[in-house]
Amino acid sequence: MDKADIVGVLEEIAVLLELKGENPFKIRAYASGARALETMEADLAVLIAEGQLGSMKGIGSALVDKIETLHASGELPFYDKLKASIAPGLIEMLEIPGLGGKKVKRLHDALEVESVAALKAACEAGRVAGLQGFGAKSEAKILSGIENRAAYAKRHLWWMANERAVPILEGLRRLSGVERAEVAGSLRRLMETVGDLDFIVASKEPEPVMDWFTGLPEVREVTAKGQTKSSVRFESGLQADLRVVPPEQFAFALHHFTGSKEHNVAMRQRALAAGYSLSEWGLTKKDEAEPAALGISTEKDLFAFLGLPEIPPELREGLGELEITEVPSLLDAGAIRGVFHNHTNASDGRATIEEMAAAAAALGFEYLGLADHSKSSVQANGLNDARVLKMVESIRAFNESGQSSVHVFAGIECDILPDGSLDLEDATLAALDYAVMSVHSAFSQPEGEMTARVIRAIEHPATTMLGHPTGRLLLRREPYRIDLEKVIDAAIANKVIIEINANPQRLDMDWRHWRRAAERGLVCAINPDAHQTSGLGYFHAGVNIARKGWLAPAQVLNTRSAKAVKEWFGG
DNA sequence: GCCGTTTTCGGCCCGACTGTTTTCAGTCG
Repeated sequence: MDKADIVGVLEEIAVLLELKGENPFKIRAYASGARALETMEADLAVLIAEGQLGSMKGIGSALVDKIETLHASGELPFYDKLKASIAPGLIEMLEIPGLGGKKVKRLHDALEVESVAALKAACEAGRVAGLQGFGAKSEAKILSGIENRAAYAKRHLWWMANERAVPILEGLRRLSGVERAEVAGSLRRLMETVGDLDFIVASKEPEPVMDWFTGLPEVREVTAKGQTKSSVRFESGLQADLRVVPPEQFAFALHHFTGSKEHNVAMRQRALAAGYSLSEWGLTKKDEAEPAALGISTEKDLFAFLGLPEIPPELREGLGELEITEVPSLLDAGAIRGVFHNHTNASDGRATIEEMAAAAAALGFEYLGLADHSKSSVQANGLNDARVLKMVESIRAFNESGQSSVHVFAGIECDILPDGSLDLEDATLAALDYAVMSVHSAFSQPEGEMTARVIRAIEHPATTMLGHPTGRLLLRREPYRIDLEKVIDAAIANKVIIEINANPQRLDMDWRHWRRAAERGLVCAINPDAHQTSGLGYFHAGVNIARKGWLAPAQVLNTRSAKAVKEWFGG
């Protein structure tokens, strides 16, 4: 069994133990063990062979046994027995807001409900309201939670969530008495998807701020409203939380609610080592009741107090960011001089060469790469060899006309056929400035076949870049099965760039791979995959992912001058 | 179940809010 599957089993064990009413710390141990395994950089097989698995923080002797058993045999009797003892419907019940492990267990023990449908029937029959610890409101809340389960459980693309959040943030900042306002949570950490919106406000008068927020026209339901916190739900099912704190606590609250949970745990441990307990309220000295007055008014002050540089929010994932000694140089949107993977109306885009170049100029770009589909992408009106050569001519003519300050690079998004060969003649590919190779068919190949297919394409001398290496569509389609480590190795060996496809629903290759890959020499290109002029703006989403992957400007082709890009392309 | 410069037991991050209670447990982040 591979690492990802083992992580899944450990996570599931944690959930099952919760439903069993197990010791919460034991539950956490499985969850954090899963996390440690998921984020470790070493090869699992090597670590096991060397007997080093137990040296990982968060993995003790019990987990070593279980992970090794799963790795060797793919089975674990402990897990099988545990799973068999719990009805799958109980796990589903955890998705209902307000129900956690203990309540689900009580419902199951008292009413013998083993499915969401049975729970719904029990609520409708009024059997839940009569239970110890439950009442009429709980019953109604469970029913509404079941009704809206799908919408509530849904995550949302960062791009869409941000579009919803920006006007609310601006509205909060305009309110009188609001000294500061920021978004927090996964939105601020630039995660590819977000579960809800978090707003943090500094004000001495919380009430009018709460009232404004819960009174927003798009609010469908107010799920909580208190002294410092309100929660609302929008029509789309998206939830938003607002916290209003006194100005002197703003930095602590902002840091706390930005997270991630793992980052906060690490920060608290660091604070404890310095003799302080860290919370969203402040730093409290050991044995004292109130937070100490330390003159901390910004996150930068807080980090400095703990001997750290100001760690950018997008790096706060508990992945070693507390080990840095200075703020890393991260890619900035202002350093982007152009983008490479975009379509025109020659294939399935909507705009002409001229219109795309004008949009690139409006963004301040020096150059623009056009890469229409090749002929196998029939659904996208892909170009055959003759049409590609004609397109090259059109682009050359455009450049020579001098009508634009933007230099257009003539490229292609060439299909990688199921056997790893390419969709165009070598002579055609040679006529182009560069080529992005992408998989658009036979997604369900076994991992070995897909990996060999993509590596064969990477090894072709015409290949400049690999497009969306896993083919995932966030929240819609799983990545295809591929061994990315081998693909990355091949890309580095062949001096092939891997793109960050910046379309908000792709963001592929995933940020989790970039830090290590780039350290090993992989070069990145940020490719908006624009199909119309407005799509060029997606490059911002790509920059976000590059930052989240710790990429410095020098590791990203888009920061180079047109001349340097030409040299990279070999022309 | 994990961990240890307080080291093999006894902690483990912690506070707001809700709904149920009549002082608190459970959920959530």
